[in-house]
Amino acid sequence: MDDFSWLRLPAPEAARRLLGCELERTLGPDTLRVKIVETEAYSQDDPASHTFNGRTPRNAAMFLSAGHAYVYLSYGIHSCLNIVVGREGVGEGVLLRAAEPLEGLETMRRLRGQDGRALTNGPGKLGQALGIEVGMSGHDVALPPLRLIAREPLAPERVVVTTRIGISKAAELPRRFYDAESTYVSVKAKRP
DNA sequence: TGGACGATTGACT
DNA sequence: GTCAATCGTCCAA
Repeated sequence: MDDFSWLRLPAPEAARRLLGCELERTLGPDTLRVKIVETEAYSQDDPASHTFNGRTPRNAAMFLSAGHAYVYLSYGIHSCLNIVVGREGVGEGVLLRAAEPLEGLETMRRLRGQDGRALTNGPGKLGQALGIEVGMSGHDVALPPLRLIAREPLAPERVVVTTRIGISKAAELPRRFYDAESTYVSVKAKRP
């Protein structure tokens, strides 16, 4: 049995810990599996978070207990997947920005109409590759058809911490985490 | 009820 | 590098 008690940690810690974990998506007869390689933390006291101004019909799932899914529609087009973390009743979550395909690549190629790194190297791409829709917001990720699988934490020296991508508020906070060894990361930090 | 604004992507110069 | 696509959400009026 997987131990997910660490999902109740504050978002930045949970975001770091989610790296290396896997997602298993059941889609009809197909099983898709990916390894998480890039995350971003959003907490309620963060102006960049959807929950900063309190609970609304859209973000209600982020106030559920840790281990639920929060899915939102980005730019009217892309379904982006978050894992709710932190304490129940507090709007806190981790955006899954990129992952490495492990199983079901044929189906991902079909869903994406792309191949290679472009399959899952961005939040909208990942959502599309896994067939995620906003209707899945509030789903318990301990259960099919979208299941989180715990893995050993990445070695700390393997985790790169940077500012988040594509936001205007609180853009300076170091709340993005990625696996330095993955080629599926959406945006790599510039070399010093 | 109107309108500005995205936790993005892909096509194009 | 620039930029349009596209539409739900939220708040001001």
